[in-house]
Parts: sequence; C-alpha cells; structure tokens
Amino acid sequence: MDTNRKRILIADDEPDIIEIIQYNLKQEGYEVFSAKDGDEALVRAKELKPDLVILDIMMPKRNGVEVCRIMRTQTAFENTLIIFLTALSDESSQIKGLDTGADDYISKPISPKVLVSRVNALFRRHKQEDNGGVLVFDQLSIDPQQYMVKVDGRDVTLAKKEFELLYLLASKPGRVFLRNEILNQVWGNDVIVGDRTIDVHIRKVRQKLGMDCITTVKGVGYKFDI
Amino acid sequence: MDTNRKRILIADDEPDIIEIIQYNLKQEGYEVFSAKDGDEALVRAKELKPDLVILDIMMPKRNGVEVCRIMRTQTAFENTLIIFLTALSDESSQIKGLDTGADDYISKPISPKVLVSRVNALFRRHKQEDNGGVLVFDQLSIDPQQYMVKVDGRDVTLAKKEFELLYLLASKPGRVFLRNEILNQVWGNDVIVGDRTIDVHIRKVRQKLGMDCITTVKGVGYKFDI
DNA sequence: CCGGTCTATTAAGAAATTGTGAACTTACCG
DNA sequence: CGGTAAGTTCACAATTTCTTAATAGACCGG
Repeated sequence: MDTNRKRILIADDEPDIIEIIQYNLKQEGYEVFSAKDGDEALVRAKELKPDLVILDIMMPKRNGVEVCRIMRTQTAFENTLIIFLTALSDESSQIKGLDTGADDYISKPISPKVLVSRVNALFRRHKQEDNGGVLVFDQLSIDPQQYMVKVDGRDVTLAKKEFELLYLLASKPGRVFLRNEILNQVWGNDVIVGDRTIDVHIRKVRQKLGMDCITTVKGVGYKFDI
Repeated sequence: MDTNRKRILIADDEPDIIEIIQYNLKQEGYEVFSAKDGDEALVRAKELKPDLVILDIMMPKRNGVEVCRIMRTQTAFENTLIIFLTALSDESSQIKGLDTGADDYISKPISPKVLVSRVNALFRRHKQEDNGGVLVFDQLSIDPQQYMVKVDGRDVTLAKKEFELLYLLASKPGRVFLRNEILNQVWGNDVIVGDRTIDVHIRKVRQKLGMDCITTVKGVGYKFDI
C-alpha cells in the first residue's frame, strides 16, 4: 500500500547525483522526489510532506544548511528526517550539519551501498522512537497494530469493539468521553445502537483486563485512569 | 568456540594505527588480526576468512584499492565487508575506494568512537541483508527465493498464493494484516476476488504447515504468531 | 425512606464473520 | 487432447461477536 511507503525528497543541483540516488532508493521501495535548489526544496517539502529530505550542502538559491534550519523551525517538519550531502569530509562541516538539526550526513562521492544502508538505518531508528501508536502504561500496553493488550506481561485478547473502545479511552487518559463521542468514534456516526450496548462492552473490557482502569462518570460518560 | 565472534583484519603500514584500531575493536569483542602491507593482507585474508577487512589506501606492495579490487573478484570474499582508511586530504582516493566496492570508509585521523560505531553499524546492516529475505523462526523457515518452507526440518511445498500469503504475514510477526492489505499485497490492488478466497488459502497454509501459527482476528484480519 | 435517574450485570438470541468441503474454472504441460 | 495442480467460488456449518431486554443495584435530593 502506498500509504506505507516512505517518501524521500532529494535536493541537489547536479542531475547526475539526483539520478543515482533516485535510482537506488527507488530500488529499495521508497517513493522519491527531487528538487534542484534550496527554494524548490522548501516548496516541494511543504506539498509532499516527505519522511526524509536529503539536502546537498552546496546548492543555488538557498544552501542545505539554510533549508534545514528553516524546516526545523516549522512544526510540520518536526518528524521529518534530514540527511546532508557534503563534499567536504572534514569534521567541522559534519558537526555544523548535525548542529543544525540534521539526522545524518553522507559524504560525496556517493556509494549506493552506503547511501541505502544509512537511509534504511535512519528509518529503522526513527521507527523505534515512534512505536506505531502503541500506548504504554505501567502495567498495561495497548498495541493497535496487533489488536493486542498486555496486562502485567500477560496477553489479553479483546474483540474488535472492545479493543477500539479501550484504545479510544486510553488514547487520552483522564479525559472523560461522552457516550455520544464513544458511539461516534467506535460505532460510527450513523450506526444506531442502544445506550446499554456501551455498558456491556465496558464491562467486558473491565472483566478481561482484570484491573480497574475505566472509571464511570455518572450522567456523562467514561474515562481511562491509571 | 569463537565461531560467533566476528573476525576483522586490519591492513596498514603504520603500527600506531594498527595498535589503536586493534585495541578498540578488541574491546568491542571482535577478533582482530593485522597485516602490514597489501600482499600480506591478501594472504592473511585467504587463510583467516575475516568478516571485515579494514584497508589503508596507502600501503606498500599493493595499495588498498588494489587489494579491494582483487578481493571483489573472488567469490570467497563476496560476503566480506571492506572499509577503507583514507587520509583527510585525499578526496580522489575516496572516489576510487567506493567505486571499487568498499562498504564504507573512515577518514584519518581516526576517532575510536567513529571507528567502533561504523564497524558495528556495518555488521548490523549486513546481518539484516545477508540472508536474502529468508525468514527464520524456531520450527519454521521461509525462503522466498526458492518458494520453500521448512517445518521442523521437513520440507513443505506451498503453491504461489499460499506462499505469498504466509510470507506476507510472517514478514511482520504479531502484526495484524487487514483483509484488504492482504488482498492488495498478495492479489494486487485491482484484482477482485471473493471474500472466502483468503480464508480458503489460509486454511491450506495452516493445513500444510501442520502447525498453528496463523491467528484469526475476527472482524480485522489475520496475523502470524509463533 | 422514596422515587427518579442512571449504571451494572446477566443471559439469550441476532448478526456478523470465519471455517469447510465440494464443485467449478483456469492454466499449464507433455 | 487429457491429466494435473492451482485458484476461485459457493452453500452451509461453526464460531464469535454484538445487541438487546430484563432485572438488579447504585446514587441523589427531598
């Protein structure tokens, strides 16, 4: 599915470099785009929302360091990875780059192997930080990718609605969800079910978890508390 | 035995450099050997079969680039990693080095930290890429190159769709794949098949494997668990 | 304590989803 | 052309999940 494919934007003024990078990253299954100078890089980054931007340090209009600095001031790019391409292998420019907020640098001339494995490594690392929506609490973790809940290390299997209900509540601990909100989020705006249905599901979740983390707020709704 | 420890061969004509590299890599638990020129490097590489060779570009007898090129022509070294040591100033040699098939290079003067993390990173990456996508679990291995599956040492032949289905699920153990995802990945975005088709294939896989590693998540999809 | 309002619990059956065996279609190969 | 295997579909069985309805319990102000 294309929503899973990572997008990479390359900014460099040398078409040959773009070509070689583009080819190798496409081979790896990435979706790759390019820009030929700093200004274009910023424009395309805004429209494409890439996961990774590879910036040549030396570019017309705006150089890579400037582009990086600008991107880092914008929240839209707070999760965007940045790699610098540098012709200078000297440490001072490397340090400068990483200071500005880049995540890695690659020295020219480019080795496809190095490029690809650095890029892969960066995504791997980054993925570990963004754990795919898993909610973690002291004795409880909720993994939406696996539709799986762990309580004190013990696996608990919830049915679809039960899981979605728990996940909704746990996504904002402490916040009270109105019964209507719950209906809309878990059942859908148009589905009509009786009020007791929620109660029954809440009960099953409480039962299966074997711990008291869902609090009833009388006349209002439910909240997750831990 | 030391079969698990990675072997590293260093070739450099400066004893000081060898010393510093050797010390730091041994600290990391690697088994480290050395050679003082290009010829000796080739000889020792043949007898030691190291996992990684660190070559100084400037060496007597044969320089690093030559050694690398020779090694790359021999199948015995096709999985051997190569790192070049280059002097900072010497950019053109970097070009040659990466062209010749090296996997990374490190500039002198050497920073122990950089050295160690580059070496570790290289092994880390290589480990993940070296087995051609074969998935290995305790009682089960799945080889996509041969469309072959082994269960407890016994060969199991799966049909194309069956195999692709299993491989998809097993590629991310624990993760639930939605029926739609499965359809897109295994059948293709545009192919339209009935709902029961997936079930039937799942059943055949379960049947043939004779073990319970595919879990149904009702209303959601299937996942591989072991 | 009482009536009113809301939630908890339970069991039953309705609804949805998946499993299964058999039949059918298609593709391939000698 | 016939035989074999893969892939698909269908009808129905089996199972799980969801919903409801009925009843019991909790809470609150008067």
